[in-house]
This record gives sequence, structure tokens and C-alpha cells, in this order.
Amino acid sequence: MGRGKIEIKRIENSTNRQVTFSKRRAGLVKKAREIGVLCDAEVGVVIFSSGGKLHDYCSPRTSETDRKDANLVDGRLSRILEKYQTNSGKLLWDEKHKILNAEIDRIKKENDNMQIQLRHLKGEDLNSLQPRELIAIEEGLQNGQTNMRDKQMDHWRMRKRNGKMLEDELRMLCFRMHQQAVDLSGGMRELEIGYHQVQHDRDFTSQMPFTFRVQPNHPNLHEDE
Amino acid sequence: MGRGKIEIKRIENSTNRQVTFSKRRAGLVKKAREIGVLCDAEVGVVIFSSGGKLHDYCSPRTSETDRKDANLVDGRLSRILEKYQTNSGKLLWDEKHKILNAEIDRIKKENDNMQIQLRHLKGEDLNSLQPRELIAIEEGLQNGQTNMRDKQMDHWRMRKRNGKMLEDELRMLCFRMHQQAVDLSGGMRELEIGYHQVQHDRDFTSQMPFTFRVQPNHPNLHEDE
DNA sequence: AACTATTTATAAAC
DNA sequence: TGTTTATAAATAGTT
Repeated sequence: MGRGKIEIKRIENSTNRQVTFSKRRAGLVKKAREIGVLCDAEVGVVIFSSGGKLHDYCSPRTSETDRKDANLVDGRLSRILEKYQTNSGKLLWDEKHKILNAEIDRIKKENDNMQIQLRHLKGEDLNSLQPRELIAIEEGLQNGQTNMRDKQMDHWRMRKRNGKMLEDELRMLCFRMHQQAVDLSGGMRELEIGYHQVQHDRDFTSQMPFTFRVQPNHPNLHEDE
Repeated sequence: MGRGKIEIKRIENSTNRQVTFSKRRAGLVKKAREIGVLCDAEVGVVIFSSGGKLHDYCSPRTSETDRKDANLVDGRLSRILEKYQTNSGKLLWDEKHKILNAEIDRIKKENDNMQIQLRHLKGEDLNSLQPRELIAIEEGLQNGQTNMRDKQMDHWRMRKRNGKMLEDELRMLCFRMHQQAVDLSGGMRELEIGYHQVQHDRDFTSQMPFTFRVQPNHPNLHEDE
């Protein structure tokens, strides 16, 4: 059916074959759909092009009427269906699988980087770092600590206003400040030694305001109560 | 194609349906065979008549020659078709992907948590935190800073030993220490004001050792060169 | 199942 | 790959 009659044998011209395949495939599927509808039949069609690409059609399932009776099948179709499954299923799956795995790898890498950053900020694994990197990290810490102190001050002031300040928390705060001063003075002395410059032989904390030493039951803690 | 055009919908007359089924089934199989031959394709067709009878066609295998082993398969084909519909394309695929997607979600959550930790350590997003949490974080910062300072000291001492100390880096170090002292004194004054206790009206930094003020071209920097 | 008027599919060309 | 067109093929209704 066409401009001329053709013999049913393999079309040697590859382009022609491809074109004919597309057209006839569409026709076949259309016929399959039609017989399914007209005759209330169930139809399945599976086609592998010579290139190995899969095409298929399956009539929509009409609920009940399950064909449970024994059927004589010569096993070829089951094999082609298996092939179909292997192809469409596995290939598609593998494709997506690759994408998802790549995504997982990406996130994991991101994860590792953050892990490292965290460890550095916590002062771990510092040996592998260059001085310049150390400085950058310390800058971050400094920043964080400043913000932190500000925030704690806020909290403290608010609590004070509300007359809810608790001795424990206040002492904790003082203790932290004190620690910091001690550490700082330690660091300072280190530098001094390094420099052989000014000599500070007294505990730096002795210069700290009385306020910041740890004092249980400080009288002023009760001023708002 | 026939004496009259017909609508593609179920043929209600049972006899007509049966006749049409036979004719069209033959036509469908013929078409299937033709496309297989013409286009060098592999084709499989399965048809269940409304009465439940199975008919099928499968293009001859070019590779394998064994289609003699006809099998009596009770419902296997329909099961395979069913499997084809559900499993091959979707279900199996979805199952695997659920797992991978869950994995991705898990890692992303882990990621977010670290992100938050990092931000907290950097002093961001502190408003949502309770004082107790703030203290914990500050403790971490304190720790990190202590370690950091130690490490920098190590570096410094090593460089000094190697006579490689660079003015820039040293000044940077001094600058950082100085900043810290200023910040600390700021925090202290905050506390003082809060307490209305000791009155410190002079700049706390004036009490700092000379060493820690920023001094360009400090003479002692050249001691090892 | 055979016939045949018609519809449909499609080969060739664009 | 899509459209067109002349023609081959399929098939609905009839016998």
C-alpha cells in the first residue's frame, strides 16, 4: 500500500528502513489499540528496532475478566518480554541511579568539608594548616566570640531588667570572662617570651576588676531582688 | 476500511466482534511479521480475545534457533505482561529510588545541622538560642581559640627557630591579640555597667602590656635576622 | 469463508 | 522528522 508495491524482505537502505520502521510501528500500534477496543481484547506489543531500541504497547487493563485458563505458549514471547524488562527496566534504572549517586557523592563531599571546618573551629586537626589559614580561622573564632559575648550581654541585660537574673548563670558568665582573661594573659606571656621584650612577671588576672573573679554569693547579685 | 466506516469502540454484537477479531488478529500478526522482516526488528505480540483465548506472535530469532521447546504455560504470560506493566518500568525502580532518596534526605539533614553549628560558631543566628546553649557554644569557641593560639605559638616559635619569621605575620598576630584584648575589655565594661559596681573610666587597653599594641616596624622584629 | 466497496495504511517524494 | 499523494492493503458489510 503505497506508491508502489514492495516485496516483504529486509530493506537494505538503512535510511529507508528506519523511515519504514517508524511508520509501520505507528501503524502496528494503532492496529493493536483498535483490536483491543473493538473486540474487547487484551493486547501487548513489544518491538525492538534493529538498533536495539525498545518500543511497546499494551492495551489498558479492563478490570475483572482475568484470563486464568491454561494457555499454550511457545516460550518465545516470554523471552522477548524478559528482554524487554531487562532493557527498559535496567537501563532506565541505571540512568537514574547514576544521577542519584552523583548527588549523594556531591552532598557527602560538602558534608566532609563542613566537618573539617567544624573541627578546625573547635581547634582540632590544626597541624595540617598553614599559618595564613590559621589566622583566617582565628579571625572567624574572634568574630564568633565577639558576637557571642554581645548576645550574652543582651541576655544578661534583659534578665536583669526582668529581675530574673539567676546567680548561677551570672557566676557562669563571670567565670567564662575570667577564663578568657587568663587565657589571654597566657597568650600574652607567650608572646612576651617570644619577643624578649617587656617583662610581666605577675599574674595578669591580678589586674582584672574584682567583678570578674569567681565569687560565690556575690552581694550585688541580690540588688534587683 | 471496508464497506463503511466504523467507530473505534467495542463492537456490541458478539458474533460481529468475534469475526472482526479473527480478521484483525490476522492482520495485526501479518503487520508484525512484515515490520520484523522489512525493518530487521524483533517483534512480539500477545492477544487475549475477550473469551480469554491467547494468540501470540513473535518474530523469528536471528541468533537463537531454538523455538521447538513449546511450553504449556499456565497463565505465565499474562503474569509476565502484568509484571511488564508494573514492575519493569516503575515499581522496582521506585523502590530503589526511595532508598537512594532517603539517603539523600538523611545526608542533607546532617548537612543542615552542620551548617547551623557553623553559623553558630561564627556568631550568626544566635537569637533563637537559649542562654544555656549560648554558654555551651562559647565554651567551644573558647576551646578552639585556646588551641588555635597554642598552634600559632608553635608556628611562631618554629619560624623563629628557623629564622624565617616574617614581619607581616608577626604584626598580624599582635594585631589579633590586641583586638582580643580590646573586645575583652569591652565585654568587661559591659558587665561593670550592668553591675554598677567598680568604676573603670579609663580605657582598659591602657593597662595592656605595650607588646600587644599595634606597632609598625617594631625594632625587635629584626632580632633574628 | 468469499466477495467487494470502501476505508486505511503507507511508499515515495518533498 | 512531518506532510502530501498515489496506490496497495485491510477490512466492514454482504452474500
